[in-house]
Amino acid sequence: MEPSAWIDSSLSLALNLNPHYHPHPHPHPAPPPKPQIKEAEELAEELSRVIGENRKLTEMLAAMYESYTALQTQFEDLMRRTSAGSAKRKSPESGGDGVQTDQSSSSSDDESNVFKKPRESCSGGNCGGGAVAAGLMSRKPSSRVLVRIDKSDTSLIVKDGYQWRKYGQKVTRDNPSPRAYFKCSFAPSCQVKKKVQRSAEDQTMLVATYDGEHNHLPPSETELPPHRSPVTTTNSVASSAIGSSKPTVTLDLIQPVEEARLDRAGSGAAEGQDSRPVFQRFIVEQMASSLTNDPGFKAAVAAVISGRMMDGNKGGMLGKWL
DNA sequence: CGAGTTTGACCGGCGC
DNA sequence: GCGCCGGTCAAACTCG
Ligand SMILES: [Zn+2]
Repeated sequence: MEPSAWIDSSLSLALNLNPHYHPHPHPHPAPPPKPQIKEAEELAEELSRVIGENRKLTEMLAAMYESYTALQTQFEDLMRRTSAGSAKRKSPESGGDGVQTDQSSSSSDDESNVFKKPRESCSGGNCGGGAVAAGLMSRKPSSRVLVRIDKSDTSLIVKDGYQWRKYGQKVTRDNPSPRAYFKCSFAPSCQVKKKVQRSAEDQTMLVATYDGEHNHLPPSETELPPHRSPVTTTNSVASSAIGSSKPTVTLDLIQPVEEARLDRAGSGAAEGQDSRPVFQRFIVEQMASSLTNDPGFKAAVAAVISGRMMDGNKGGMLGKWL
């Protein structure tokens, strides 16, 4: 019932826009004879080469990460199997910290409404034709990506270059923040899914779990119009505010993971699961970094080359596009 | 009017 | 077997 009052279109950061706006269709515009033009051409040439290289590296990294993830999954499974299994999540009890009231009575039970929705997934009767995607149950390609977002960003939107369709939202038990479920908009041809949820502690972090791989290019494509780049995704430095005219969401990969997690003293719960090797996270970050850098990096470099880095961005048409 | 979002119901796995 | 819980579906709703 709540109207979307607090949505507030503050996240109108348009990346590359005007897909059909080609000011320089040819590399030989032959404008005023300025030496900078030549330099720009050279840079553009090198840029394209670097882009190709980057792409290749990204693919390699993706493949490597996939293998690694599979291996790690097996390993974890094995570990879980062998371990006694006493390592549970934190006990339901907790002192002080704002924990969601677990036993808030369920409001309004089902009761009379016994309509019994015709929910048969296969109405024809002949179901289970085996066309249910690929089996491969042992394969579970999922990658976790950490994204830093703005504090006031209430929407769980992670800009990753693809377009997603939200299909669900749930509140999980050990996290007060809800979790959003997204599907790739190219479904069913592309069945990539992702889950986005705020970190339990640090609410400025979004944890996006990707499931599957896209079999298509992102809508942003590899091409990009020479425009500004509102997001600088250097995997090292926090992106400085661009226009500063508006608190645009400064997406930034969490690269140094030396989390300053302050373990709560006195909780006495067996954490157990915290013993993740550091290099694993390193790989995850590398993956995330390259994934996010791909469109962003190109945009940034192209913007720099084109010389028109920042200006009053007024687009805003595509809010969650990228 | 269509595409996308919201939101409660439904379903299956898992632990007790 | 029952209930919890994460994931998905789909009707209702909203927006352009
Ligand atoms: Zn896709």
